[in-house]
Amino acid sequence: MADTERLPAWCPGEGWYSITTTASLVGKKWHPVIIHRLLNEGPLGFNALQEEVDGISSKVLSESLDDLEDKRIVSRTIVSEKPVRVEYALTDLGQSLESVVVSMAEWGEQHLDPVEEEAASIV
Amino acid sequence: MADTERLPAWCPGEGWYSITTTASLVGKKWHPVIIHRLLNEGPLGFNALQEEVDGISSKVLSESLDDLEDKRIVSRTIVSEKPVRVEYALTDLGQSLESVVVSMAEWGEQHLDPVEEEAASIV
DNA sequence: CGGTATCCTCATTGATACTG
DNA sequence: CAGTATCAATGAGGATACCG
Repeated sequence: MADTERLPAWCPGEGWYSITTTASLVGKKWHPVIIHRLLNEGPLGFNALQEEVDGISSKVLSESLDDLEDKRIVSRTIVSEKPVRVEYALTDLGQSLESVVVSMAEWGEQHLDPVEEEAASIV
Repeated sequence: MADTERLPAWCPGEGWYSITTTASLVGKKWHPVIIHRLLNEGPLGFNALQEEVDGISSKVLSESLDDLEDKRIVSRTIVSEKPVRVEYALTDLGQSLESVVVSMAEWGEQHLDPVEEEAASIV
């Protein structure tokens, strides 16, 4: 079911290749990491997510999440008002990206320099 | 064998996630298309490649190829001097990206708006 | 055929600080 | 906890023209 979902209107008319559209989504610096973290760690709050995605600033995380929400990859749920708590999770469409993100992660792990193994172990 | 090759020095020390490095490679607008075309159409000359990758300017194609060559994804061979003819092909490392590029292309085809089917058929 | 050279614009990221 | 506001820097991508 998730596999046959369709993307919303953000699909560019300018790009004639479905692959460039996929690239524009999963090729942004932090998007695949966010998706990957969300796949493995389940729903997370903003700060928890920021800690998972080590090195991202709150501004960039915020923008990335807005973008991913627009693209219906990520959902944002307000869990409580006081204190304010939200939860970010993958939508079905977002979960359908698993194969892409996993193949990216695996390729990176297999071909990147061993120096980066500490990071690669955060699978 | 290709699967255990290691990337050269371009792997950033700044990025702690192998996945962001993969994203920086395969997330550039035209890179996955070039790789995809080269996977399916084999070695190609500059102009032939430009025709395959419809919509790219010679400048951007040239820059992309330089980049992919630096990253040892693509090889450039001078076939003849007069008239000057070159051939771009995937290296083993480049071919190892097939699974990533294919999963991107498939995801795009499955989830992109049907409007783009003409393009999707260029598989 | 296989590129370079300019020039220009918009997108992306980052550092830092601040807020309800 | 969950963000926004600024400001500055870099870079990717595109249009057009030209070269050996």
